[in-house]
Amino acid sequence: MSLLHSNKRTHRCGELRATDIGTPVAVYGWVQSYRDHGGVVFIDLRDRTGLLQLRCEPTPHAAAHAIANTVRVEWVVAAIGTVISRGNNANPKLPTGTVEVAVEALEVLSEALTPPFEIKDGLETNENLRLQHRYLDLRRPELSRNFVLRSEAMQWTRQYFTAEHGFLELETPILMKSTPEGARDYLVPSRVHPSSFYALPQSPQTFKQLFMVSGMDRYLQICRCFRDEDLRADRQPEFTQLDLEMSFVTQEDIEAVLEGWVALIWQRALGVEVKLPLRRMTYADAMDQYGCDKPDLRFGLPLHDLTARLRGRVEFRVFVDVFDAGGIVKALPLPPSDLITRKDLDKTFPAEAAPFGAKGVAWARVGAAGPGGVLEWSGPVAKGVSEALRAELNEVLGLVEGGLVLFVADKPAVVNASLARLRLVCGERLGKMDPKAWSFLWVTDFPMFEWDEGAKRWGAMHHPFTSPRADHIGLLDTDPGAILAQAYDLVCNGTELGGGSIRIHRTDVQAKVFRTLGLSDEEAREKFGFFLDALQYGTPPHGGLAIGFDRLLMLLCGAHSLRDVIAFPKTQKATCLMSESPNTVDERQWAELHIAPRRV
RNA sequence: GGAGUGGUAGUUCAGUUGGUUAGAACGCCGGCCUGUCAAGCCGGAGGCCGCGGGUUCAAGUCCCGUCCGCUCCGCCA
Repeated sequence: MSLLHSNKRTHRCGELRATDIGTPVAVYGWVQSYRDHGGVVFIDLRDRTGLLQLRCEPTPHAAAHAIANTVRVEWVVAAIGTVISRGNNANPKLPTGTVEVAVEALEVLSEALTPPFEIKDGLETNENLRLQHRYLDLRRPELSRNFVLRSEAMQWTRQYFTAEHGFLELETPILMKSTPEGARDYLVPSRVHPSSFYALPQSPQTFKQLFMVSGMDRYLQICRCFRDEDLRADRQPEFTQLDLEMSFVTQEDIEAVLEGWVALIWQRALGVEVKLPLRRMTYADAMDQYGCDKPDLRFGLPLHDLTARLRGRVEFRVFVDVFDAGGIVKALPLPPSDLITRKDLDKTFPAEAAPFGAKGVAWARVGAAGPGGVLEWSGPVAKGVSEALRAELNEVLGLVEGGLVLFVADKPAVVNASLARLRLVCGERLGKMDPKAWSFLWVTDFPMFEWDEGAKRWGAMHHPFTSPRADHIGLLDTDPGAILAQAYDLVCNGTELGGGSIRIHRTDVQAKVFRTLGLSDEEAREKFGFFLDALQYGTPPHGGLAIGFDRLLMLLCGAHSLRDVIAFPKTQKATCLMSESPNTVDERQWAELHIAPRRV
């Protein structure tokens, strides 16, 4: 009879310690490695909790030793024996290193092909190969560890919101209605209704609001969302969202509940005490000072808008042309450092800024004080700047001898995007991105609408159910661009963890917002009729937010890609190399769904 | 849709101005070995150089195309 039936597992591999010496055990796992000394055979046994050394000697358990001689890497084995001390032969690298199991019986439960890559940490194998054999990649401790934390974080999250804050965990449909706003939908053709399609949820936005209309009061879901857009290291076509909604609350109430959760997760996962309340910054300030709406505030290096100071006062050709075209100039002052070289100024920085539309990066090096007592400049910008202006800029930018200033001049969007990027590049180069530092902030007061130049219409910056600030509702008729929304994003170390808003709970305001977005009453009814109907039956003031759960895990795990925290991720072309999805299907299936392949 | 980058034994890589039989390390297979833990020693096997064209006396190397991975721009309310 197999050991599996006669000897239930007593311990996981990583659990045994010196206090277990003398204990009879039954252990199960994968062979990490074996070392055959002719006599004694050592086997490192692995499961997701760690490694354990087995010792098999020829006597008195000859049968076990004979089997030990045959085992190979990644075979699955069971062993029974006794925990003994390793004495002077302890291995300080392993948590179980002070003990080993003197094996009395050994059984091979499963043989294994030689794996296509070694199952160990720190290997730099082709991502291709790893994704094809994802189940093997997941055996690697540095990866499986991420999923242990993922599981724990989910449990802490459910516990916190349901038991401590009165949330209900509720589910919403996966087969939903397609609406053309936002990201591209994944569509599912209906068999029963020819030419009709379901859409997979980009987020359960309307449904969670309907839960508030239903009186569920507080809703929580850890839900899968789908967006058919191109991938990035931090974007997968399906991802997991912590979705929340609350009734009878203000923005501050929602932020407070979330902050408590953030503190709890960081405390339990990393032992880090997050100081509450979290920092807040308006969208306008973030754009002005950091050029983006998710600044990494582990370090300073703020940007300075010099447009007003420089216009009409510099001869530097590039700036003059940009001013004539209505553009702006912003500066990124940097402290003295030999970590930033001439090559960076000439090559790296322009290359980093180019993808955002910047035609170049101007710069000035700050030298010693000249005859007039003003720090001198060298570099492309230096010549066109008078001594008086230089003195002024030295003061405003806080420049010191040996320092450096980077300038980008262009349209505001280009200037902000490229300098935001350069700020991160310099922060990294100057060693200011401490992986153990955690800088959270709420970005608040987002604009309600942004002008879509291509479509010549207003678009919702967050989504069309976001409530304007109460005192800005009047501007819906006069100046939509000036309206600020009751919307907020949670940012950590330059990553947008999530965002949300107070929702519109008045039908008249919702109707006006749709109109501003260029949706006629008929169009709004067609798309969101069920939702607008519901709002008329007594809607509580409500709001909520959604957190990108995978991105949160990325931060907690120190992962550089979402793929490291999603068990079975897709490639950049949205395929699964392991299961080979998506795949073609039988023509009969096309026919059933009333669709036909398009001739290419 | 666009830009960049990579693809050579199972794996990670090297491979010169185009020039003998494409190498190394690790892994794998066999043998020896009773305290290893990156075990050690001896021996061995293992290659559609991503794929398809082209240039050339000769292509892993040069040119064109294509497929796949990754990073980024566009896109992601």
